[in-house]
Amino acid sequence: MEQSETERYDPGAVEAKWQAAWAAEEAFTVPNPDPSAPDTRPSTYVLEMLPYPSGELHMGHVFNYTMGDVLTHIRRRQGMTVLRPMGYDAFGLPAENAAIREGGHPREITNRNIEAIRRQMKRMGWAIDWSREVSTAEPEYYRWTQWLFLRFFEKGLAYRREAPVKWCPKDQTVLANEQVIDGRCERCGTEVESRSLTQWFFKITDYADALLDETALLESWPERVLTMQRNWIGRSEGARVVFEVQGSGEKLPVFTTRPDTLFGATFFVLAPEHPLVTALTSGTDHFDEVAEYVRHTAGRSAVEREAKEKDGVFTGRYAINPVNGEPIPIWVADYVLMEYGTGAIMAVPAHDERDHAFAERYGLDVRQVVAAPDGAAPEQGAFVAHTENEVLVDSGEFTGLPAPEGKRAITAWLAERGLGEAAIGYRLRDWLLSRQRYWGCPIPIVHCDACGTVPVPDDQLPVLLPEVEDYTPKGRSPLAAAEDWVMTTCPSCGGPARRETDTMDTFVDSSWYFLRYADARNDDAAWDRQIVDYWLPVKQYIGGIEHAVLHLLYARFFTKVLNDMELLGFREPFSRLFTQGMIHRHGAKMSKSKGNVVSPDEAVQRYGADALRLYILYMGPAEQDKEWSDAGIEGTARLLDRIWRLALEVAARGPVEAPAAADLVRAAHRTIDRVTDDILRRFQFHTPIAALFELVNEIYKVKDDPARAGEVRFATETALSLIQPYAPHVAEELWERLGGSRLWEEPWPEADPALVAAETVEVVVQVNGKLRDRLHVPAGTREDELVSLALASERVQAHLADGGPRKTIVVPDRLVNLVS
RNA sequence: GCCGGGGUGGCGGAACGGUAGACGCAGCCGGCUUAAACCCGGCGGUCCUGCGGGACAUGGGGGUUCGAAUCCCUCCCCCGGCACCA
Repeated sequence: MEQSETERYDPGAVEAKWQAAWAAEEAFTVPNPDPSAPDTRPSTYVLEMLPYPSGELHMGHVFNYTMGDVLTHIRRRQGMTVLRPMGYDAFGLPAENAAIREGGHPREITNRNIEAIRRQMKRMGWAIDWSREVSTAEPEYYRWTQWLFLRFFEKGLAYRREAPVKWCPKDQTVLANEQVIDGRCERCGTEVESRSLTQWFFKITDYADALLDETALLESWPERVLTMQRNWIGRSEGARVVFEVQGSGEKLPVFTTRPDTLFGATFFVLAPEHPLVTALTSGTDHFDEVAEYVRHTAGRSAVEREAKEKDGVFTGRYAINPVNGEPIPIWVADYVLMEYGTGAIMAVPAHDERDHAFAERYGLDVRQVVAAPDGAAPEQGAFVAHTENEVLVDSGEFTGLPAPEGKRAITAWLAERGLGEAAIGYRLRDWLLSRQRYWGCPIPIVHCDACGTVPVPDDQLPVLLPEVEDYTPKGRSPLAAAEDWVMTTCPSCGGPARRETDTMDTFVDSSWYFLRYADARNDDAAWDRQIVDYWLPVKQYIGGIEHAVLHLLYARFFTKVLNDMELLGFREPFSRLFTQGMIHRHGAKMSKSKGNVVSPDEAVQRYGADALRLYILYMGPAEQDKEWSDAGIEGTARLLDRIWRLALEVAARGPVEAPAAADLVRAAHRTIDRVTDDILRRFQFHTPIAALFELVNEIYKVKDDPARAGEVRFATETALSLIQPYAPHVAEELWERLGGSRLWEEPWPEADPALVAAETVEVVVQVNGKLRDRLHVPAGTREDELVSLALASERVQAHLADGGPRKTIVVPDRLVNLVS
């Protein structure tokens, strides 16, 4: 067919036409279950992490949401009702910083960004239920964030206390531990400082074990995410051992994972922040030196503390080792951290590298108390690494016990005498949720001189974010400047009171948004439990790996708490999780500062949304980082162009029946099988596209043969049906031109197993595992026949030793291996 | 240091113990065209070759197996997480 006669493929026009049709029909809106008319169709919930509306969508979003879109279309066409919502994580620092920089209200900036993103999403043609859209910064949403906070507060799971916290001097706010990366602020990269402040916390540590153990309830989460969460929670089993200060009898408990090395403790170390440091030294000769060390240490950042050689000072006091009554010197050193364990340690320099380094520097005793079973004599004073099957030595009545038994025996011995007990340490800290910034959800609390900390009653929610003149962070919340708003009456006694002026971490907002989607327009409650239990847990969650210990840990914590409150009927929010790789270009993550960003708008403008959707998923395995290629997208654009021209030719010829088992009919069934299996069983999105390339290539080889018009039509229709989840606009257009309608509701094709199997197969003949010949035989040829055909081959005979094969291995329809 | 994930042509990658390199990009050859682009068809691991074919190839070494990119051991390298956590 001549090029000039063919109507050209114009992605812009085709895409606009079908986007308008889907919007007019509300094609992807799903109603909530109606108890009087139960829907018998199975339901599923496909969810992608909601975008932060910072400016516009980037390729990572396109990747994420297109993957979810493919699943949504296939599940819908398989007859399921699919909840596939979208919203905006709309509070947060970038909008507020932009307001400070450029003027304007953070709300205006945020809403402008939301509009831009929504327009881009619609331009991509994603099958979203827009009736459930939420923005976490709207009062209709954050009212319920506040309501949830109050439920946590009632249970003692949200509390206020003074504690050492991480402070970002640039953003002028405290940060959660999860938001500090290598001692720096996750947002701006500034080195964080330590401050002691009164702040709000969520008691996530109460759920440390549940967060670890209940991963067993998860159907499919990536190993790397589970590992990161496990590392983050950092559970370690050991013992609490109580030392006493010689002379005064004050108790100094320590946490150790190695109670078996207790006889090797030769000194004792307190963190400089330890509350007993002053009491132990006051009035002694050591007071000035210790006080000077503590002062000096306070000026060091966490990064500095770790980088330097270990140092410390002797207090002049001694602690009594409970197992042998031996006094050991008490030191103060900043390699011991106040935040972990009890802020004090027993030092066992023979078996701990840090203690060993410290002992070497200050000439302290090193005493070996565990040894390899062969009993090789160690060097005096040396560090002895952990080995297998080690046994206790020089440990009083416990000498000779294998180390694990020694651990148990010594812990039991201490417990009997009230000198210690088995204990578990966690790295996880409570979640610091308050922020000294404007653009966040107000904490619904009132401070009253008479009544103390008083929750705002539910019927007074939402506590609206007040208007202020100046958003600039000054170390206290900008909300404090709204005097009229701050001054209020105490809900308890009616007297004058002041509102809490801190706002919540935005990760609080996103810890429950997936629940709100299920019942997004409910004005009477955060959600209706029946409806939420109908849709959740999320059957497939998709998002970036960067949230492995932030959002994904917090959302799990929220779900468990809400389940304990009987507000939900499940304990894990996301049954299956998929974490996608990042999109790189020129070898680095796409970023504005590197100037290597390709905007989705550019690509859509040039090649159309369908070509971009195909290419972004064709680049490689979804879980790996991928390299964007400007030329690569032309390949998928070409594929769509080929399909376009093919379908118009087929349409022009009119309907023709396909012969039942023609070659292309078989090829089409094989493709159905591959595409469906790859996506649904293997969660692989790129190989189905390769299969579609192959099918189209095969059709092209014979499309001009009039005798094969029937099978060409069948294979073309199948290709359109299979490519629809990836390229829904062009597939829909061509489906219509072939006389069909509403492909997005057409049942997903099923492969006929009889047609998937090939009629003739190529059987490989190997001699001693090396390929020597190929046989083309009917499928199902008997084994003995395959062997005699193989033996008859000259090429095989040339490699076969005299006397024929010693052994033959036959894999039917695949291979014959002759072993000589 | 501990934990997790990787290492296959010029590039992205495929191969679910059984034909290594599917498919795409780039490249090369031919057709179409006045010409170019588009489009259509074809060729692409390395080395040797008597042009029939042969040898070697999936980070290195070893093993299991009739058969290993795939499973096991070991070493090297890359990416990510945790880390003065007692």
